[in-house]
Amino acid sequence: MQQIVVDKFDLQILDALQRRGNATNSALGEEIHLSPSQISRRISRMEQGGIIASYAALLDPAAIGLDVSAFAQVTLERHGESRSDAFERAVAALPEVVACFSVSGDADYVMHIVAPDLVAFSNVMMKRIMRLPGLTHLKTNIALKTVKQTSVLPLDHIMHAPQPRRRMQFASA
Amino acid sequence: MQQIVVDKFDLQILDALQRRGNATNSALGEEIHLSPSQISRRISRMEQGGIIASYAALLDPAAIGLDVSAFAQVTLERHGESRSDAFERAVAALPEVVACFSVSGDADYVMHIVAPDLVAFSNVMMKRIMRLPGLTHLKTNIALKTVKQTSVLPLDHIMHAPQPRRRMQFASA
DNA sequence: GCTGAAAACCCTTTGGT
DNA sequence: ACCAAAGGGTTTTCAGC
Repeated sequence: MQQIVVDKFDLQILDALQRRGNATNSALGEEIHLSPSQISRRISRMEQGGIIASYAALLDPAAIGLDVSAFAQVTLERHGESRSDAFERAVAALPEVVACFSVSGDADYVMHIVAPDLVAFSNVMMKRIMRLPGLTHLKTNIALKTVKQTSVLPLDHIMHAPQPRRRMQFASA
Repeated sequence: MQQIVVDKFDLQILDALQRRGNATNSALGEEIHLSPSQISRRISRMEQGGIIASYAALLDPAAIGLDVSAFAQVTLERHGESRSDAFERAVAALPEVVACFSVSGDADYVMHIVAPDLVAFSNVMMKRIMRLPGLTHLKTNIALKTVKQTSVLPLDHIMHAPQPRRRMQFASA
C-alpha cells in the first residue's frame, strides 16, 4: 500500500463525495474554498491512489421491492482451507448476499442477506445458503427496522492520527 | 410509495449505475443501445421516483486506515419506546457505527462498527457504545476478513415479479 | 513547483421534428 | 424516439507567483 498523503482539504472533499458522489467540482470548490482545478486534481489523485475505490448510485431497497433484510451466522465443518474457499466463492456469487465477513467468536461467518419478501428469503436460505458446501450450523435474524445504514466511513481518525511508535527492528541484512 | 414502472432498459441502467455511479450517459447509451437523451430522461425519472436515493464515492477502508470492522449484538432493558428511541438516536449519531438494524431473535439490535485499530475500537465500545442508554447485554465479533461487501442490490426479482394476488377487501366507506 | 484563470472539449438536457 | 443546439461541467494548458 503506497503512502498517499491527504490534507485537510482532501478530507473535506472525501467527506462531501461520500455523501454526494455527483457533486460538481465547482460546487465542491465553493464549499471548500478551492478552485475547480484544485478539486479536479485532488480527486484524480485520490482515485489514482486507491482511496476512492469507486462511485455508486445507491438505490432505495423499499422502492425496488426489497422488503426483507436478514443476518445469518454460519458455522462450517472443521476442514482445510478448501472448504472455506469454496464457501466464500459461492457466497460472493450470490447477489442476495450483500455482505459477508469471517468473524471471531461462535460463528465462522456473518452475512447480510436481502430479499423481496419472506417467501423469497426462505427460498434463498433453503435453496442457496443451506446447500453451500460444508455448512454445519446456521442462525438467522430478520431485520425488523433499519436504524442506520450508510456508506459514509468516518475520517476523523486521520487528522488526529498518532505518530507511528518507535520499535526495535531486527537487522535484516 | 408511488408506483413507478421500470422496464428492461431501466433495470440495465440501474445495474450499471450501482456499479459505476459516474458512468456518462453516452457510455451507458452505448452499453444499453439507447440514446444519451433517453438515458438522461430515464435516470431523472428514477431519481424523482425515489428509486435512486443518492450517489456516493465509495472509499477503500484499508486505504484510509480503517482496519477493524466488528459486529455487535445489543440487548436493551425492557422499557417503553422512549428507551429504544434514545438508543437509536444515539447510534445514528455515531460515525463509527455504519449500520444498525433492530432484529428478531435473542438480541434487539445488530450493528456494524468500524475503527482504525483495536485500541480505537475498544475505546468506541467502552466510551460510546456501552454507555448508550438502557443497554443490558452486548456481544461483539471482530471481523477477520471481508469476504464480500457491496452496495449493489439485486434487481432480478423485479422482472420475474409475480402478479399481485387478488384478495378480499373490506368496504372502507 | 504550485496555483488559478481561461479555453477547449465533452457531457447533459431540452425542445423541436 | 431521435437529433441538434444550448447550456454546463471538467480538465488541461498556460501565465504568473
